[in-house]
Amino acid sequence: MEKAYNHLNSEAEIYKAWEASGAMRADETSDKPPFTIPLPPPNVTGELHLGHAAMLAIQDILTRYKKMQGHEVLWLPGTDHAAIATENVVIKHHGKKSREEWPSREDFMVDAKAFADEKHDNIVNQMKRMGSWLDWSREAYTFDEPRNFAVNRIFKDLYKDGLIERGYRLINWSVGAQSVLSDDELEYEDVKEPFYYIKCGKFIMGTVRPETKCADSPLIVHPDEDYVEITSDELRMTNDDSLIVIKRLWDDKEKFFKTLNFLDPEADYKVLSTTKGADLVGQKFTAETYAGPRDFFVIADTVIDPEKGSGAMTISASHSADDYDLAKRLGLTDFFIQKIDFEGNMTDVAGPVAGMFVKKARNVSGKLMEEKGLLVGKDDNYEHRVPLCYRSNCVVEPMISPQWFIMVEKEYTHPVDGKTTLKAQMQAAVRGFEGEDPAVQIIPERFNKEYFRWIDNLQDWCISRQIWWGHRIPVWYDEQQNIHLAEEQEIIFARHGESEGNRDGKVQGQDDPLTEKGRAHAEDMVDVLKSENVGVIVTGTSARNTETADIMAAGLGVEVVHIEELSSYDTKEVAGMTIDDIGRVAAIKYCKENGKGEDFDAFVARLKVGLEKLKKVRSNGKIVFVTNRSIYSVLQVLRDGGATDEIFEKRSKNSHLPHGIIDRWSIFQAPEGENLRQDEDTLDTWFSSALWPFSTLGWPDENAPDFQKFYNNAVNGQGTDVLETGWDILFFWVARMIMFGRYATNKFPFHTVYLHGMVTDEHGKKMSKSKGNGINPIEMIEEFGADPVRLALVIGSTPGQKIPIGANKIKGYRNFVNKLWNATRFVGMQSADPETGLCKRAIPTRPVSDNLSLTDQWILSRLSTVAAEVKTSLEAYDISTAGDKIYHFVWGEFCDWYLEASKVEPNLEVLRYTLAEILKLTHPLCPFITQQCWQELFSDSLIIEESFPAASFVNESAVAQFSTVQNIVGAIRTMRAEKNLNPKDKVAAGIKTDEAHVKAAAELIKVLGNLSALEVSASAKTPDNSATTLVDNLEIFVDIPFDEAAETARIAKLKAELEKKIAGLKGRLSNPSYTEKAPPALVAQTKAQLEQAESELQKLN
RNA sequence: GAGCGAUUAGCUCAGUUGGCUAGAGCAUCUGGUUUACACCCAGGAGGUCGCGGGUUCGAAUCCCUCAUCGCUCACCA
Repeated sequence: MEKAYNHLNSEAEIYKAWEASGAMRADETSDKPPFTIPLPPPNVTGELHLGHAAMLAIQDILTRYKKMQGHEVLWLPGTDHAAIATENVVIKHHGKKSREEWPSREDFMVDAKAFADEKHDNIVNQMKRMGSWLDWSREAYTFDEPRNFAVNRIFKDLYKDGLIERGYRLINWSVGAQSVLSDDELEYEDVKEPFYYIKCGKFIMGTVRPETKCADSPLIVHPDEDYVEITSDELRMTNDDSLIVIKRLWDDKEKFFKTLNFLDPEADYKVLSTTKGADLVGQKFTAETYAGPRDFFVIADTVIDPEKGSGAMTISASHSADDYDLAKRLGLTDFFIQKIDFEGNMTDVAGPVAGMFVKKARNVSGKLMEEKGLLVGKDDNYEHRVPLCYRSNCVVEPMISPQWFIMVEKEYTHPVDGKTTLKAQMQAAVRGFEGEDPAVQIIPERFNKEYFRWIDNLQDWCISRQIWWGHRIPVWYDEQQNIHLAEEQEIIFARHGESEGNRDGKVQGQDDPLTEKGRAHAEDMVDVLKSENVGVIVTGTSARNTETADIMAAGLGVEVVHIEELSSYDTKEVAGMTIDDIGRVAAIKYCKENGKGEDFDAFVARLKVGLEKLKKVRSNGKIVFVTNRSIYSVLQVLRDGGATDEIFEKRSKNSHLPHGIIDRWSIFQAPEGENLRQDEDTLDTWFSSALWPFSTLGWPDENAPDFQKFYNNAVNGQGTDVLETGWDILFFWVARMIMFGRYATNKFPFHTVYLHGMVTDEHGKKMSKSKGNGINPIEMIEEFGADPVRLALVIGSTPGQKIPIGANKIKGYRNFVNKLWNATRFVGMQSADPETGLCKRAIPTRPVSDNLSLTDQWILSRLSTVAAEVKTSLEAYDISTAGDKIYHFVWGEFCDWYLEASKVEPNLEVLRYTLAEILKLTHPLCPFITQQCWQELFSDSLIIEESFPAASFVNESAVAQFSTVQNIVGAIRTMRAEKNLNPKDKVAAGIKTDEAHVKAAAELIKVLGNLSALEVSASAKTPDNSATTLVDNLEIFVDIPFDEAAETARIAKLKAELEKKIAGLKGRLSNPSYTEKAPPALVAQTKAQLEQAESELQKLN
């Protein structure tokens, strides 16, 4: 073994070995209780950051722990297509400004997909470097075929239940991204902008957006407030000769002139009349605006805040969320006039500023009003917050536009919950249904409040986005704008029967016909399918497929469609190799590598085209597709995504498919009809993310083995187990998974939500590029190793609180990992054969010797206790405490005491056993070093397949007795240090006791205390001039020439402490309310302490 | 403006339903290269638990006020 652990060599090798072992694959047929964690899929084009690293560390720890506890664990990986973010990156990557620069939408999608595919391996490899025990065989992608199918299915279901609607609504429009944004995608910024008070006839209204005051008609006043009409000579010179303002403002002259600061405070004002707001209602007038004269009418509503502004406002319903709600409430929907277009320019209604960008129009319209004498006040220091697009960081304009929405408050009938709403279901998840406990627990609990605050205020979710990179809305329109949903089609895969060529291990060719038995297979399939509504039979063009199809078509009375691309291929060149030996697809690969037969990539490309054609086959029933197993294998890979060579090879090896019906797929296809046009929009990226926990397990096929096994947790039978993520996406993602999960699967998608905090630098500051305090986890892994990075991320952090981390902290845990390495090295040296120097590797079994020393009993007991504590902590998701316990047990007890003791009184059996148990205990936190040490000393097996340590050696008295030994050694060391004794110098010491365990430990104390001699006896006499002290009521002396004054001072200090303690204890006991009210056990304890302290004090005197 | 969180050693943080002398890591100080480990060992110093009240036999812990910092949400025509 190397003197220092070299993580760089180890980690890559170990991860490879894990992958090669096949043990990372979860077994859906297992009898073990399932434990499932869906990995929050990182952006496929992203880079691993410390947030990901924290997430991976926490989830990996849970995964490994649960696996060692005997669960069938599935931690399911994947990536996210991250719609808006990725689309922007792709555009930038190609050096373009907008997607419109591509020749077509299809071209853009090809480039975007290529980019995503290329980036995919990067993030995946980075995830692996953290040591993540992920089931890569089940890797999913939010934008692959199965996920697209799930998206289409739930869209269709929701639409049919009336929970998805298309409508004109006010939405947040990002001018920069040219797309709608959900409320949660907005970021707010404080800005200072001029606030204008504008005349509207005699009325005055205030606004920060004068450019929108060009085409309004309703003017609102407060019904219960008094309004005064005032005039003055100055006012007579303007267009109107009087002003109407709310009386409250007029009564407060200081505020009045401060607000309407264009009016002359010195002028002579007269009040013409006072009127209730309600009595102004119905007034109609024509007034000048910056864009020319306009007709207005007065209405009243209590929305007006009498303390603010002039007491009147007009509403710009098309460009303000509040105004929109108000206009709808007041039935003013005729006044939704578009003043700003989707490029952010003013429309024609804006007259003189039409065509100008909003910001410019704002200044210009302000100036125009001033010139026209319409401006009566302006506040240049007005501060407010404006929404910005979180992606393009540019202005967000509220706009009215046709969009798709999920109706969260609409009632529908759910198969389990009955009449309900999506919102009610989301609330019930965490609050519990009437009379029931909540199905979902959020850790930390305080986020329940956050969750409810969000859910309770939840509005319909706008799910359409005007971008290309995403799941396209599965809706088509005809010329009358009627809606047509995508159609679902079932494809039944049938494998043709035995053919002539497939005999005696020979390889069959394109033209080999069916055998008699093969024909019989075809007849059998007819029988199976007779009861099903089959519309069409599809086949390639090879002889046996055609023949099978013809027999079936005749039997079922349906037509046959041939698709050339789905035909078989020529493998004659692979003579000499049997199909079952190598598999069909592997055979093609072999041809490719050896320059024979059809090129593998060309083969796959051909089948892709065929698959698309297959999806477009029209049928008034199910489609049967007759094929062979190799084509089927490839199509399956194409459908499931992640089409790598390894996956092809893996699939092809599963080549023992029976003849007959082998699979059924459902697909969505465009609805049938003339001149149908698909909706241009795509779905919000969170729509597909919201399906993640179950779309990755086979849903909507609820009979899928994965869904049955892993979407049925052992805790409360809901979906998966734990959803662990950052709290910042509690609403975006977690809440929506809860919503879709309950809706679609009748279960909540997980029983526990664990929210970790934001990773910050070591001073708790946000990491940012501009501050330069960012830490790249990959660099840290390179420098220190993955295990220390994991420890640094999970120890010393609390759920939901920020996770401060710096190189120093990681370095500290690197030292721990190295300590573990060296402990292993020491044990290895102890167990090495003295002659050969080699160490026999064997997995230690539980020590059976009945001749255990106190030290052995102590370490075994402590091991047991710590294992139990770690288990308790991990079960409660308290990883920090678990890590801390392990850290201190390994370093402070096993290394500092047991290893040192074993140099005096070796017990190899206990030593090896304890180390093995420690490695198991530490494995979930530090997978690499523990695996490496395991291999060095014990076995080539995977340590993760061992059982997690259980408490089986608890021995309280041994622990107490050894604790006395530790205290004695500590006291001796302290006295030595106080006397500045060189560690090399040995001295004599004595302990005045006849206690057997102290006597038994004498040799150990002698070595650890670095003593020349040790007398343990009740009758031991303290030599003159030696230092004394008390430990656990035992008198100890160390024969060190001492300085009288210092020794007296030390004893005095000891005495003072004891006296203080005694006084405190006595005080407590003399308080009758303490002895009466405190728990009796506590009082007894206090008494015992007092006795002990008094006895100690006596000995000192 | 509202809500949430934080405030404990120089720094970063633990501290369970209120109960033993309030702990850890890093930093610091003293002494040490004794064949597992200087990525180390041994020992020490360092805290009025943000302030002020209250409840209690007993408060870092529960309640109230205030202060400071952080986060989130909502906005005023």
